[in-house]
Amino acid sequence: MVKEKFYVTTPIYYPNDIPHIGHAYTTVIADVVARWNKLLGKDVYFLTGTDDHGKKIADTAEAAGKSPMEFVDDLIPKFKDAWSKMGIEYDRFIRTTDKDHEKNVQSMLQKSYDNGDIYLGEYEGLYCIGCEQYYTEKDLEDGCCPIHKKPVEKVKEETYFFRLSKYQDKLLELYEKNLEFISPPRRRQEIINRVKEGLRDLSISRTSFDWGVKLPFDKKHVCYVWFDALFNYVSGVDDKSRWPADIHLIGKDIIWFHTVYWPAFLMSVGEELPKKVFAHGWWTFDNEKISKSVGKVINIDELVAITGNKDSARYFLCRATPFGDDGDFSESALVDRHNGELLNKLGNLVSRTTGLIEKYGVEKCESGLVVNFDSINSLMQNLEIDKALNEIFAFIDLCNEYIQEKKPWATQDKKVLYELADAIKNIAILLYPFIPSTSEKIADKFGGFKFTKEGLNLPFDVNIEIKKGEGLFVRIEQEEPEAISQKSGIKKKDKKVNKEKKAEGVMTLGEVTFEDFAKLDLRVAEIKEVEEIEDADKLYKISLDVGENIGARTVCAGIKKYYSKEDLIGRKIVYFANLKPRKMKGVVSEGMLFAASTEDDSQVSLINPGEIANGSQVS
RNA sequence: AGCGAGGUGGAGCAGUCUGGAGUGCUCGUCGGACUCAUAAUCCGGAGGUCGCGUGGUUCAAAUCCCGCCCUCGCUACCA
Repeated sequence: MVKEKFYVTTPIYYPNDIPHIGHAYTTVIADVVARWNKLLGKDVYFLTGTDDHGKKIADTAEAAGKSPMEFVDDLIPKFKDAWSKMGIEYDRFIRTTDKDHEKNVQSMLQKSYDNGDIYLGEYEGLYCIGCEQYYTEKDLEDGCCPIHKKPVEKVKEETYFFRLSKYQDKLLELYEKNLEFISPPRRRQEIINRVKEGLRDLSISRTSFDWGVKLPFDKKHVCYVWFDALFNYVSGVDDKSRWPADIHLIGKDIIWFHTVYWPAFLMSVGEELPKKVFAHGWWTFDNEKISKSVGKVINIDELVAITGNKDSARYFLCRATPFGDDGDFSESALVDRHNGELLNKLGNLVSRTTGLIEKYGVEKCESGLVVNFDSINSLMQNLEIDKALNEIFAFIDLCNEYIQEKKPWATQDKKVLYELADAIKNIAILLYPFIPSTSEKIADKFGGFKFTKEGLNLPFDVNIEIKKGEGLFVRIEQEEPEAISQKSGIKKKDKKVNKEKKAEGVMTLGEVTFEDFAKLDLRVAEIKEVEEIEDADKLYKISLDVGENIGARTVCAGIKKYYSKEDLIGRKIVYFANLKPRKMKGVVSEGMLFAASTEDDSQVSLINPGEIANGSQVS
C-alpha cells in the first residue's frame, strides 16, 4: 500500500544571529504538524534550513573578519543545536549554499528566462555611498541617510527583473480558486487588495556584491534574495514526487513573498503550487516587542532553562495562544503552564494511577473512558493547535474526575485502574507530537507502546509490569517579583506558614526527613569580589571561592541595602551550593547565601561560619 | 500617516466569522470533599451592565452595521 505523502516546511532562517523564540515557534509547530501526520500513518517530509546568501551576511561576515562561508558555517551548528534541544526531528536541514540547491536555482532561473519572464533593466534607487546600500524614500531623514546623515544619491544599476506584473490576474485567480492557499482566511483579503492595486516587476539580481547564486545567463550578476531563497522548498525534497508542499508555515511578516512572489515564480517555471501557506502571529515578551536592541530576545537555551524541560517550552508555544494570532511570552506564563497543566493535571494523573496499579494491579475490561480522536484530528487539520491541546487536556480532566468519583484507592477496583491505564496510553499517544519525550517517559512506565493512530484502539496489555518511577515534571518554584533576592525562599515559606497557622492554629514549617535535608550541599565559602548589577537596587553579583573541589561560583544576593562592598569582600559565609541556578537581572546565580532576617527585613545578617577552610561541609 | 490586531468577572484568555438566556478555560479568592497522587485532585460559592455611544439592524447582539475612545504591532527580508 502506498502511504499518503505529507510535506511541511519552515522558512529558511537568516543566519546572521543565533536562533531565538521566533525561529523556535515556527519550527516547533512544523515539528508538531509533521509528527501528527506521522501518527496518522503518512509518509512525512519536514524541511527546515537557513538562507546563507545576501548582502547583509556578506557585510556582517566582513565586519567579523571572516569570509561569508566561514561566518555562516560557524552559525549553522547553533541552529542545529537549538533544534535538537527543542526535540525537533527534521528530515533535511537545507542551506542555500548547498550545491544541489544552487544548481536548482540556476536551472529555474534559466527556465524563467527562456520563458521571457526575466529581462535586463535598470534599477534606480536612492543610494548612500557610506552604507553602500539603497534606501527607500521613507527610510530617509530629511532626504539624508539615517546613519551617515548625508544626502543620498540617485543611482542607476543594471539588474534583471522578474515580470511579476504579468501574473497579477493568475494570482487573483489562484486566491479565488484555492481558498486555503492564504491561511488563516482573514489574511486573504489583505493580500488580494494589495495585488489588485497592481504589481511591479521585481529586481532579482545585483552586481554590487557576489555572495549569491550566479545567474546562468549572465555571470556578472548574482541572484538577489527571494528567487534564491524560496526555491529551497523545491530543492530540499529527497524525491521530486514530494512536491508540491502541503503546507508552508511562515510568520506573518513574510506572507507577501510566499503568497505573491512564490506562486508567480512557480507559474513561470511550470511547477505545481504549494497547497497552503499558513502565516502565524508574533510573540511579544512581557507585552513588549521582541527586539535585539532592547535585549528582549529570548534564545533557545534560556527558553529551555526556565523549566529545564523542552517539552514545557513546546507545550507553551502550542498552547498559549491561538495559532495564527499574536501571543505574549513571559517566564511566569510558561511556569504556570508547566506547573498547572503539565505537572498538576497530566503528571499527577500518571503519578496517582501508576502508584495505585503498583499496589493493586489491573484487570482487562471494556473502557468507558473514550477520547474523541476525530474531533481532535479535525482541529489539527485546520491547524487549530491550541484547541486540539485543549481537547486532550479536557480528557485528562475527565480522567482525574473519574478517579475522584470511583475511588480506586478504597475499592481496589482493578477494572477502573485498567480503564485509567488505557486512557493514559491514549493520552500519551495523542500528546506525542506536542511533547514527545514526555510521551516516551509515559510509555516507559507502561512497558512501551507505539505512537500511532491505530495504537489508540489497541487494548492495553495487562501482562506488562507498570512502574510508578519518577515524576514526569519537576515543580518550578516561582519567585515573588519583589523578592528576587536569595531570601525569596524564606519569604515564600513565611506565606505558607501563615496559611497553615490560620488553618491549624500552630506555627510550623512542617517536618522534613533527614534524607531531604541531606540533599542540600552546604559549604563554607569566601567572598572574593562584589559587583553592582545594572538596574538592580537590591542585588549584588558576588564571586565566591568554595574551596578546591567546587572552585569559583557566582551568586546574586539581595543584600545591597545591608552591606557595603567593603563589608563583604573577604567575609566567610554559608553557601547553598546545589540550588538550581537561576537568572536574575541577566546574571546567572548559582546558589545562595544564608542570612538571618527579621520579619520586616529591617535587619539582615549573614551567617558567619568562622575561620573554617573554604569548601568545608556545613551540616 | 497608512495598514493590521485587540479592549469579556481581580489577572490572563477562549467564545465573535456562522446572532439565540454572560457560556467556558487557566490563575487568584472563599468554603467543602478526598487522602491514591510531586501541598497534587475533585465539588461548590463570590465576583462581569462583554471599551464607550443606554447609537443602528433584529423577536433576539459579546457576536452584524455605524461613530468615538484607548492599547499594541507592522510599513519590506528580525517569526
